[in-house]
Amino acid sequence: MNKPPTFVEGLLQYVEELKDESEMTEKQRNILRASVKLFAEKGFHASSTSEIAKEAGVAEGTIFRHYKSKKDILLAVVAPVLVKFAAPFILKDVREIFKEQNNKAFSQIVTELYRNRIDLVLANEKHIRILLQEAFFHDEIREALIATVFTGVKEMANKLIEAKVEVGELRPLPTQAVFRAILSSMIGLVLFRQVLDTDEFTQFSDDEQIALTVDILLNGIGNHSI
Amino acid sequence: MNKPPTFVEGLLQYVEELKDESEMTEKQRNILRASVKLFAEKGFHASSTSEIAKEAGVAEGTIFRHYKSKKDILLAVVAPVLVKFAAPFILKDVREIFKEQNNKAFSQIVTELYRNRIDLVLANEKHIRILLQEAFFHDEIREALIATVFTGVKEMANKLIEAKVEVGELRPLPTQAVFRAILSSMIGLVLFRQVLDTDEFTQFSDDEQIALTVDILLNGIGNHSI
DNA sequence: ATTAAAAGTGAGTAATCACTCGCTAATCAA
DNA sequence: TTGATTAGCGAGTGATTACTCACTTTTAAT
Repeated sequence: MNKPPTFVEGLLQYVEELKDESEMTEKQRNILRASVKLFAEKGFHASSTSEIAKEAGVAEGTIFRHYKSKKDILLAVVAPVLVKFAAPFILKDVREIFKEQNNKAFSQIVTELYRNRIDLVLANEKHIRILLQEAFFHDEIREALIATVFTGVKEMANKLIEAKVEVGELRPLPTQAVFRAILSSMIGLVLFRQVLDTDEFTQFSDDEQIALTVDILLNGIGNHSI
Repeated sequence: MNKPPTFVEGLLQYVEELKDESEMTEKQRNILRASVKLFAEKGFHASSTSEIAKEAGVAEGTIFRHYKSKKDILLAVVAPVLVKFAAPFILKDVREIFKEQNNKAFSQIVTELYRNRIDLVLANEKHIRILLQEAFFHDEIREALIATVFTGVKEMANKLIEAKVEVGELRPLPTQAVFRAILSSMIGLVLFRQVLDTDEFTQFSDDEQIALTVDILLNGIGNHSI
């Protein structure tokens, strides 16, 4: 329900308030680490505060010294990942793409984007798992997730797409359909890698998979050589 | 971990044992209906048996007369959807696709598949939501889901893809990459429609969205008219 | 060294959890 | 009508839940 600019501002503001890991107590870091482990394994609701305390090697009261409720722990776990999702778009890519947008081929931009997102997922596997799980139930998390990986990106992507269509690099399709195709391929790439990881998938390296995906995204699977 | 044929057999066998809705008591149907509602809204773990009883207008003891545990309710809710997922592939499509596979253009087959899957999701929205949610935590459900929408389909799809490559209708890409592209587009289609449903998405009808998606899948988004 | 604030503790709280059991009501074949 | 099986009930079970609070220990500035 937030307007996209409001959200990004709000997210960045919330991060300001977030404690840096370095200025946490040893015990508090243990609580977070234990929560990540348990939430990822059994889910938020199925993990009890007594379990978290035990896993963290801490008295149960200590948890509530730092987090005023169990849900507060969840938000503390999940918020940094949302920031990581949004950050590359907000900071790096916005500048690069819009200031040198004609330097790079569209395929190269998408290739770099896919590589970046796969690395992000690999580096934050458990957190992202928790994020997706709980997005089902908690409205704030779902809205933040959608705003981060979708709304916040869409406007920027659409401008790029329209620019590339004008230049003649892309077909003049509805922008929204092109955006969906790019995002779908990305999701499929990550999903197959992480969830549906079968024998034959591993016969290609990540970069080969990305190259294949980008090739198909740009050229399709149909044969037009005739 | 099940071998694909074993799974399908097992699933169909389990369905045999499943009570038909018609031979359920009024109260039992209410229990299932209430469970679907609550599980979809707040998740399995966050829904208590006392809530279910209240929502169903039933004594709590009645629940355990029909289901020996809370998890049993979940399985009773989820199993029929898994069957619906698998059934069209097992029964209808296998025959149609393999016996008249050269009659239909690949684009037409995919179009019909997408239409079918969207309808399936629309007709079973809550159940599928529950299915996806709980697939995170319950190994049996996740394995059954993967086997149903993935493993069970993959072999069949691969044969079709390879046949269409030989005929020259599809580019000679790695089969697995083509399969992923088809599945990714389908997931994206449903995901955008159900979750990321924004203003401009509604400016196209479902069938227009499908047509666009299939067009992009077959031809890509790159411009090769030059 | 003093002292105030912050971190840490663990027994204790009421509420809720999934589930049981002894009971009555309804169903139905013989 | 009888007898037996199934459906339905709801108070009661011990275990567990998120969270509190009075208390001790640690930290750190003066």
